Amino acid sequence: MEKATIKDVADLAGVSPSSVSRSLRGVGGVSAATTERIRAAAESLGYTVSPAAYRLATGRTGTVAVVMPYLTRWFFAELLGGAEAVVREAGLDLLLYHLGDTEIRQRYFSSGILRKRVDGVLLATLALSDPEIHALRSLDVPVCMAGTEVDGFSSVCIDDVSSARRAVQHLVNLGHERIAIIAGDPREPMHFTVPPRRRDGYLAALKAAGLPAGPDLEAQGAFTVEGGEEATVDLLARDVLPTAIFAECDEMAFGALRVLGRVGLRVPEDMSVVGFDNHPMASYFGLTTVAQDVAEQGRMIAWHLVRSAQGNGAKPVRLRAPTHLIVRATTGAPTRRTARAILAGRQPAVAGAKSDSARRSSRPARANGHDPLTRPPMARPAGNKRLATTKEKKG
Amino acid sequence: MEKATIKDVADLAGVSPSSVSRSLRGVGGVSAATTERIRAAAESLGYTVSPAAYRLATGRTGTVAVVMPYLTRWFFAELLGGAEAVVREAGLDLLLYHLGDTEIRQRYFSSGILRKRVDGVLLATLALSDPEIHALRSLDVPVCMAGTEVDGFSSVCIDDVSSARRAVQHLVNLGHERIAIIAGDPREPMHFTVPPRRRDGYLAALKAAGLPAGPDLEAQGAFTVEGGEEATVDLLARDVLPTAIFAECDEMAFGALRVLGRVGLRVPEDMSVVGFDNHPMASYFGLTTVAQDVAEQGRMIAWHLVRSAQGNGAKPVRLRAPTHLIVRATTGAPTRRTARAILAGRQPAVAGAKSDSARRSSRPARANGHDPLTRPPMARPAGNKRLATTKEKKG
DNA sequence: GACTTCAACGCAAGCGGTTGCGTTGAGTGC
DNA sequence: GCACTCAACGCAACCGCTTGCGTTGAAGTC
Repeated sequence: MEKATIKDVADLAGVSPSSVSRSLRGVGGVSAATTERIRAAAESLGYTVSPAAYRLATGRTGTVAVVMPYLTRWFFAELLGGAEAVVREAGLDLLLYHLGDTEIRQRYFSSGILRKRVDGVLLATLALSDPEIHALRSLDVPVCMAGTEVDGFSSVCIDDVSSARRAVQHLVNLGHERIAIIAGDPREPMHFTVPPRRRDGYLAALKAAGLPAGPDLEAQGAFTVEGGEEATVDLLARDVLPTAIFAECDEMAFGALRVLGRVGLRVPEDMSVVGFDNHPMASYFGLTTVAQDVAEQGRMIAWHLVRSAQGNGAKPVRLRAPTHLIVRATTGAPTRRTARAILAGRQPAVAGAKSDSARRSSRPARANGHDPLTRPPMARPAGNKRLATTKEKKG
Repeated sequence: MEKATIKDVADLAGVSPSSVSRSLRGVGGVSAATTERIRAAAESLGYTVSPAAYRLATGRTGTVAVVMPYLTRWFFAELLGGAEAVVREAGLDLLLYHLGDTEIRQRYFSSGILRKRVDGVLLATLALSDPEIHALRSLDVPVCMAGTEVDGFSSVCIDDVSSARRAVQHLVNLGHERIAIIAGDPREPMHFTVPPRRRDGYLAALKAAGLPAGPDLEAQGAFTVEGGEEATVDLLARDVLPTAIFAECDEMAFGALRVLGRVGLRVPEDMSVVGFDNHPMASYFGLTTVAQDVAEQGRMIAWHLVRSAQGNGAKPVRLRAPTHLIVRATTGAPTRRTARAILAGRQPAVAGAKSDSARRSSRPARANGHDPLTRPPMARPAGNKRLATTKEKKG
């Protein structure tokens, strides 16, 4: 009942293994009566085909690989979730690969770990180098990408450029004239392709509106809350301040909100903020943002991958997922008072705004101590009082 | 160079396939000179052993399954990340299974999908039914659990009871006498085992301190931000209000903070809040919480799983991961003014606090519309002005 | 120098399926 | 009644690797 082989089933049903195989596979050539006998025998034995034997005999693995640069970040977790559902539904196995640091990435692509192992590969937003692309091609299985487009591979993307442009256009429409961007750091180890595209959209909107752009309206940071904080702190130290900030992703926007709250700038009265992604916490903060359905993108591309992995000679496609702007409470018309003037009346609290991310990533010490009263420098909440009243004034 | 077999390597090296196999596997019986010739031949051919053939011949799959009830929630993503690193490092494959709804779960456990497919299984915090446990046992491979303990299976857990107790004790030490809990909904579809344990710790702390407990100090919600909001709203509608809230997880605490901010209760002056988990956003909110290193737990249990999957007759172990309390800015001594009195002086803004999660989970419509000006009822930020000054007063 | 010993290596039998092809036998047309 | 057809099924050869066992030949022993 446990590890029955096809021969056991054949014996019990009084036929040959070939007939069992044909019957179970449904390729025909087996009479209805025999099929039923075989089905019953297999059922009673709790028979399962051995994947290993199946793979060896057929040459197909019934497996797809999903390769992710991050597992815990919202976008990737969401994408993975969507893809998993489709892959499982198709009866395929999902092999998960996490590309941690560059070293692992190196090892991964050089030694063909996936060779003979999968029928298809799904990569998430990695900018691939030429050797990497070559390595993937030589796998000789369909490759699909999410968030990036590569010649010869299928992909699903949102239109980052026009989406970002739309978000910034929203700020323009509200009357903003000095719109800053806090952008992803191009030195990002995983070489995201997204940040530059969103910046292009930002620039396009400014250009179309005839508004100023340039280095003094740009700041960079990691694609995280802390990165957003650092970029915003940087921005607030400039000579002339913007009246609105476009964050390339919601996490960065959260960081911006926190810094703004800490220095006493009201949102949106003193500064508008718009994010990108519609992260689950975005509605929590009332963040105006560009929404995309990442799980759906995972489903779309996984569906395509499954199709091509199963041999239907599907040509590479480029899928586009829709986005839409969600206007919430962090954007509004600019006031005449400049942020600089507002800040002038307060103490410059910006200095202490260094991230405590380093501390948090260390392992928990003092496992059983009592109330160590750990109070990190950043232990101050975000948001501010004015924000809470925004809705009433507007509504 | 692409799909070389062991025979190709053997021919090139002028030996038999057996020697190639032995050499590559390092089992001895091959001279140094021959080994080197074989290595060179394999190298030049880009040879990789066929996993399918290897599995069929050896009977071991070189694969472990990781089964998750959620992929996108912080805890599970973190756990998966930790486990993945160890599994990959051990040279095993990681098959990912997501147990979506109950139906999928049913199908999953009944038909032995994993039979003959994996050398080990890692399950994350699911309360298993007896048939499910039986099904897992009949797989006849090591099974490891994270977050739950089951007889005969290895597991890694934090001590939820004592950790929760410590968190509540912290509130007691600050002088709180009416401490409420916002707890996970026991009707949770995935049957988490965690909420009741944390509640037990809460009750133990109250009991030890001789403080009141009971239904009027308890409210329930989902293990999410929205669940925390709903539970808090519920709590605030009681006759007598607490001076502190223990949230069973940080997400619920975030929800509590938002509701408190909206109704104008200052944290921690009017209400202390303590969470559990040290979610990445916890430091953002300055949330006092119990920290646990989930990725490390993933690594611990995965390491054990790998060991037992590789045949070392390791006995089931019960691993305990440490936790520690992190005191930040959301807890403080209670003031004499009761929350009730404070609320009496304000308009009851609690009514509109229904979650907008339903809307968010729907697919993005209006893909190309311009500025739909969607302003959900909840579009107000959390936190409040007073919070920001806590540090100065305390420090 | 004959005999033992043992490292080094090849042979061949699996592992559990799939599948091309050959065989069988009942049903058909004449 | 006989050749023919074709559905139904079995045979056996793979798929690519591992591994027990037998063989070989050089080194060591007395």
